[in-house]
Amino acid sequence: MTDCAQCPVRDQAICSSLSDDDVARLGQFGRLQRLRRGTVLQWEDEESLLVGNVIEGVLKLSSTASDGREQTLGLAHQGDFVGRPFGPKSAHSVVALTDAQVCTFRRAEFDSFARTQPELEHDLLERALTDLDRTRSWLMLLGRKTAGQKIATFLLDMVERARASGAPECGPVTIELPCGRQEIADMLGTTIETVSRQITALRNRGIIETPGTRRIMILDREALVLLTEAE
Amino acid sequence: MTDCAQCPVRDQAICSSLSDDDVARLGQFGRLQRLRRGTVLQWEDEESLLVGNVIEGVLKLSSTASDGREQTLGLAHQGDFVGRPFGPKSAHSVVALTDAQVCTFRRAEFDSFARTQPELEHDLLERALTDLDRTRSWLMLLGRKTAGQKIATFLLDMVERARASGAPECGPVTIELPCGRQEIADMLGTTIETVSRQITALRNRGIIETPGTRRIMILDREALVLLTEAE
DNA sequence: CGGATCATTGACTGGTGTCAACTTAGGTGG
DNA sequence: CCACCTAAGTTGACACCAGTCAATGATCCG
Repeated sequence: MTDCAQCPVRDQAICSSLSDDDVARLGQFGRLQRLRRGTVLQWEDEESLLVGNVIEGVLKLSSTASDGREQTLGLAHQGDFVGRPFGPKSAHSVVALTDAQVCTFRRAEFDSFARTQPELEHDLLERALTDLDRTRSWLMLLGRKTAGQKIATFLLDMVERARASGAPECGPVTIELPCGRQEIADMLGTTIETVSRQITALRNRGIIETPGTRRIMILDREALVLLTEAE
Repeated sequence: MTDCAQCPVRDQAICSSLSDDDVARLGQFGRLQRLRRGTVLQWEDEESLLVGNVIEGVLKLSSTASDGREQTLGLAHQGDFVGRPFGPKSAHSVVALTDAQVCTFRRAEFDSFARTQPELEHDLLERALTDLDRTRSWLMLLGRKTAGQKIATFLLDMVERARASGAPECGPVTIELPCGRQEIADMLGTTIETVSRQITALRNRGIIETPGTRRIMILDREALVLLTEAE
């Protein structure tokens, strides 16, 4: 049981489609969980038992091949919904990329509640469609782009996210990476060495600066955009 | 205006979540369209104006890079829903892979109708979630699998689809490919030559036989499964 | 039968992955 | 406060998978 009225994502998560009364009902079987970086919320191929909202931090969805190579399937930020409602099992793991807080529900309970709330289901639908669009562009990235294009696209995505949080429209921006090189490689379907080399190449060409290992200053956005398109 | 009562996908498409009356209402602004192989129903980045059901044939969703390389993002078969409701624009093209028939709606009209039908929206949600799961496994395929693993996975997918249509559980199966080598390459994020070489390699190893260019007999499923896992 | 399209095969190349050494950063304890 | 230790990142050498270019072979239709 959680105090939803004070929840930082009350107006951002799926809860925003519910009245105060309904949020209170949903909150009755919600559970606030703090996750340490690296904690696994849901294992790949395990029966899907939990769904929930990300309150703070970043989670990643990932899948691991039999040979151990990992592919990140998506990220979930503040306000995002994670888990697979209305289905018996989840096809991927959910892992905390940073320390995080989530508000979880048992899937069965959430499902039956959701079925009584058309507005909530509509919100879930919109989110699923958006995720689908995003995931599909990622297909393009993984299937057809070169290492250089992947990195450029990734950086511009980060810039976009920073812009959404108030960074300037143009001119140099400094972005804080939510993860290390290995995680970037896992997202882009490449290796840590290739990521490192590509970043070095961009620095040498004066397109970016790297004041810290997880901090990148974008000096020339236009050049990055060109790099996403062709070599 | 279409006669929905006689529609072959009345109980398969999203319409299955509607009463006869409501289907009739929806049908009033539906339009039956025959598509020649190759016809583009929706251009990439164009304003999303249409959504619809696939009645017959196969459509593909695809995206083209600036250098012309294409990536197939998904297929839509009989009974599947295509298009992007509740959003201003579509991020990808929809093209008829075979001759096809679709039942289309103007997006704006469909959207407002759907908002009055919770069952319909729930169905759309389930479909979107399933698509999302499928698309995410495809990420794994594109990001982390070798050419050999890609082909093996593709063939097993085809076998699975054949099985769903009544093919035997085990033993040799002959599958009819819905497309040529180039299309396969576009799905798997590789080239026509690589597809061709991999298929030849499988034939040489006695795992498959190719009685026709679009027909493949699977002799040893177990071997294919092993190939998807490791080299 | 003939032309067009599609598939196969070969030779070659280049981009990335792999393996390994080295450097840097960050945190802990003396 | 510095020294050390570990984890993370960088760089280099090399190999190999898969892409490219090009020629040949099959198949489909008119």
